[in-house]
Amino acid sequence: MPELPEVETVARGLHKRVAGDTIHSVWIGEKLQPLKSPAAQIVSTLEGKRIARVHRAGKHIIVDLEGSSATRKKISRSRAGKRRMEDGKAQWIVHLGMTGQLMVSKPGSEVVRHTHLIAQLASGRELRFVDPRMFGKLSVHLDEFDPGGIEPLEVTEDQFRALFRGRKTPIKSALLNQKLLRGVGNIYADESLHRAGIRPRRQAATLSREQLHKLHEMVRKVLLEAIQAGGSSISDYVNADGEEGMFQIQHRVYGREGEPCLRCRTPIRRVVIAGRSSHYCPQCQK
DNA sequence: ATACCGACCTGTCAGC
DNA sequence: TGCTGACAGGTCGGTA
Repeated sequence: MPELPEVETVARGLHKRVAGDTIHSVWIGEKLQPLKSPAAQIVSTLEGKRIARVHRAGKHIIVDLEGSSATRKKISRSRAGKRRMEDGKAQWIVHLGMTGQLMVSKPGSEVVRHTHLIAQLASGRELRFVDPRMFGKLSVHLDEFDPGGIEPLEVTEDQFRALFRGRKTPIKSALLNQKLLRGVGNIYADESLHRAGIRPRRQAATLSREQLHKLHEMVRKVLLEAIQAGGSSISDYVNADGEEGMFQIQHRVYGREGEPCLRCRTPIRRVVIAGRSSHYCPQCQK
């Protein structure tokens, strides 16, 4: 579900609302699928921590945690030798998968089906993770989390060209490969390729310098416009406040099979590449 | 190493 | 009304 713009929107919303708050206690549901770290480890890492910052890397939400001031005082008073704990820094990583939601709720509000984690905050609010399909993943890390790949909003044109050099895979598949660029998913791959005038099946290595220049530009442009619009809501994506994004109305190919290309009126075609629906204009994209 | 393909899950919607 | 199949923003592991 959520690609870079949706995850960015959620992370920004969460940061604005819960940074500075402290996680009081954590409840985790029975279903174990969404956990990459053991439940007990997630609970013990989160509880008592202050949320310093919420940000994004690729499609991962990163919650920076640090020991609460109360804990800090207690530890430094009791044991000078255990100063490592004093820092108490950790990261809580949330991947939303296809249908995951991380949102701030009022404590009394109804706990919807498929709620897998509830973190009670000192302010009285709750941070909840809901995920019907359970493709999402939760984990905690004591060292800096690195998902690999390059941020598409930071990649230089030289780096971008190098990513695809010698790759025989379809450019669409390469754009979806998170080890190369992190954060581009099915919607934004299709939208970027349409704007760059490149067919999704084109072998990455055969793209001209000019086409790569254009693609680099369009990936960036599409992602920025989507962030501006608060992401794309197809069926169940909502931001941290439970609001839908608006970028779906600006989609030029994704989900528009059979409808006219907005540039040349040719019907948009849908094919399957690497198991994913891929939409393109047979006239505009070469 | 590289590249498809099914599997992982639940929910929704179109068609019969 | 209800059944069936296709499909859904993502990623992983097995297989060629």
